[in-house]
Amino acid sequence: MEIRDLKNFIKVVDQGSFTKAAEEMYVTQSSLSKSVKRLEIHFGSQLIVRIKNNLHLSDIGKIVYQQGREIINSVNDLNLSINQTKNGEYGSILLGIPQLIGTLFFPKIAKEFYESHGNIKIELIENGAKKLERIVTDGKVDIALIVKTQLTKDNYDIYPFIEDEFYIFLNEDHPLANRTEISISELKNEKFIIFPEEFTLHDYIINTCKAHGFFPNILYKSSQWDLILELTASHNAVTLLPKSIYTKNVNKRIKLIKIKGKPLLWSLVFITLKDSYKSFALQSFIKNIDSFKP
Amino acid sequence: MEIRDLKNFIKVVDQGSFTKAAEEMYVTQSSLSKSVKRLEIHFGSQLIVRIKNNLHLSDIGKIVYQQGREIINSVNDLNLSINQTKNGEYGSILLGIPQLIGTLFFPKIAKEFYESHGNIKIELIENGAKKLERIVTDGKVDIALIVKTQLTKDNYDIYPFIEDEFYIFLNEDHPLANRTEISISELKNEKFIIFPEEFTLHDYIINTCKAHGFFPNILYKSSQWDLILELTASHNAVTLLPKSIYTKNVNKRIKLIKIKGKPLLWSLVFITLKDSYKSFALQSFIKNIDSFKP
DNA sequence: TAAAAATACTCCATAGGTATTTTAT
DNA sequence: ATAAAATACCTATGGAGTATTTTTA
Repeated sequence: MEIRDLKNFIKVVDQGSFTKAAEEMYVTQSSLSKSVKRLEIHFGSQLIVRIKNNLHLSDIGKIVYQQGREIINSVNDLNLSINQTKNGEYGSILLGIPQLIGTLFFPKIAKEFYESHGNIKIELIENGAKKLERIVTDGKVDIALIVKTQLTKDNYDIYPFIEDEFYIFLNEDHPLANRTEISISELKNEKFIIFPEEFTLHDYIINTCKAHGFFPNILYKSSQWDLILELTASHNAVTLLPKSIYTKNVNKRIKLIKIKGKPLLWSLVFITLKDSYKSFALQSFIKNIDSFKP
Repeated sequence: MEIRDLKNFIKVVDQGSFTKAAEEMYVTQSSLSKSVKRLEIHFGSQLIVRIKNNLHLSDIGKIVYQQGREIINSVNDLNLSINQTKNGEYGSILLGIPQLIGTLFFPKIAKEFYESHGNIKIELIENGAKKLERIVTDGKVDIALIVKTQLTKDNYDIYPFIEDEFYIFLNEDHPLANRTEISISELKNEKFIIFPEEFTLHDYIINTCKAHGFFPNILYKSSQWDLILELTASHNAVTLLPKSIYTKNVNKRIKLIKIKGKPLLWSLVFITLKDSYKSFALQSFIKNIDSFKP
C-alpha cells in the first residue's frame, strides 16, 4: 500500500469530491480516481459508495478512513521528528575528551552548545588520547577532542579547535622569572613538575628536553594541572604547559615565560572518523566549533 | 513512501542483515538493498550505517525504525479490522421492518442472528411499507422486510423470507366455525375487525372484499394484531390475517379457517437496493435469512 | 577466499497525464 | 446541458529480478 493513496483517499472523503480533492492534492481527477480504485483493490472491497450524487463510505471504507487517518498522523509525526532532528532540535552526541582538556575547555563547550541547541544531549567520555583515537575509529564515539600531533592514523576528518603554544611556567621568585624568553636548554638543571606517564604530555615534555640534550629532573608528577602549578610555585620548580592554562590559573605567584626559538605548538583538534555518517546533531556541533573557543 | 519499503527496512534492522531479511521477505537481497536506499532518499538521510561488519542505525534511522514500527502496527491493525469485518465479526445493519411484522418475526431474527453474529448490531427502523421502500431506495436503510405485492418499483434485490397465506380468523362460537373452508363472499354480512387505514393490510382486505362484491362491515380498527383477535373473539366478528399469526395467538377461542378458492398469498421478502454496495455485515445477514424463518 | 552488500542492466508493471466517455442532476 | 467521475490510451518512471562487482572480514 502506498501512503500517497491513503492520503488521497482521505482527502477525497474529507472534500466529498474527487475533483475538489484533486485540486488540493495537485493531481488530476483521473489520478485520484485511480488512487482510490487502487486502494479498493488492495483492500478487496469498495470503499466509497455512490448513492445519489454524494459520496458515502462503505463499512470497510469507514475503517480505512478512520484508521487511515491514524496512520497518516503517525507518518506526519515521523516526518516531524526527522525534521526536528535535521534542524538540530533534537539529538545526542558522544564526545570524547582527554581529562586535562576536559576540565579546561568542556565547560565552555557545553555552555555554548547548550545555549544554541538546548535539546541536544552531549555525553562526555573522558579518556586518554590513545583510547580516544581507538573509539573514534570504532565508531563508539562520534567526535573527540585531541592534540593533533598525538594522532597515529590519518583516517579522520579534522576540525581545528585551538592553536596554542607551550610556555614555561614558574614562580615569580624563580631566578629566571624576569626573563622575557627562556630556551629549553636553560632548564637543564631545573626541577620539573609534570603529568604522570599515562598522559601524552608526560612523554612530550621529556622528549622535548631530550631533544635539547638533557633528561629533565622530575620532582613530582600530578594528573591535576592546578596541583602541578601549586607544586611548581611552592618548590621553585618549572613546568611546560599550554599558554591558555594561565587564564584559568588562580595562583598569582605563577608567571609564564615564552620559549626561546621554535615555539612548541599545542594544536587541539576535533576528529571524527573520515567519511563516516555524521548525525545531524553532530553536524550542528561541528558547525559551532568556532563558538567553543575560549 | 511505500509501506513495503518500511517493512523491508524494519526487517533488515531486526535481522541485522540484508541477506537474511531477504529470505524472510521472499525477495532478493538486491531488492532489499534498493528498498532501503529508496527510504534513505525519501527521508534525505542515511538510515543504516555500516561500521565494521554489522549494521547500525543512524540518528534518523533510529527514528524511522521506532516510529516506523508504530506505523506498521497501525497498518496491521487496519488489516485485522478489515478481516474481522469481512468475516462478519463486526459491523452493523440498518433493518427496516413494518410494525406488524416486527412484532411477529423480529424476535426470532434478532435471536438467530445474534447467536451466530453476536458483534453485528442490528438497528431496527419500524415504518410503513411505503416509507420503508423509499428509504431503501435512498440508501438510508440497508435492508427491509416487506410484503412483496406492496412493492411499487422493481429496482430491488429480493430475498424471499416467508410465503404465507391469509386465513379467516373467528371465534369458536361463530356459526361458520366448524367449516373447513369459507369463501370470501360468504363474509358479506359479517362484522370485520381490521387494521387502521395507514396499514397496507387495511386496503388489502377492503380490496379483497370489494373484489368479491361487497364492502366489509368494519366494527373496529386496531393496529395491534392481538387486540384484533381479542375483538374478533369477543364480538363474534371475523378478520383476515396471515396464517402464521395463529402460532403466536394465546386466545384459545380463536379458530382459523382456510379461504375457499384462490388463496390470498402473503409473501414476505427482504429487499435491498439493486446493485448497491452490500456491507459484509449485510452479506452475512442475507446469507442467514433462511435461519430466521419461524 | 568467502560472504555480504552494492551496483549494472534489463524487463515489465504501473502511475499519472490527456482526452474521452459515462453518469447523474 | 452541465458537472463530476470513470475509463481508454499513452508514456515514462521505476521496481524487481539476474548477473556482476565491490567490500570487508
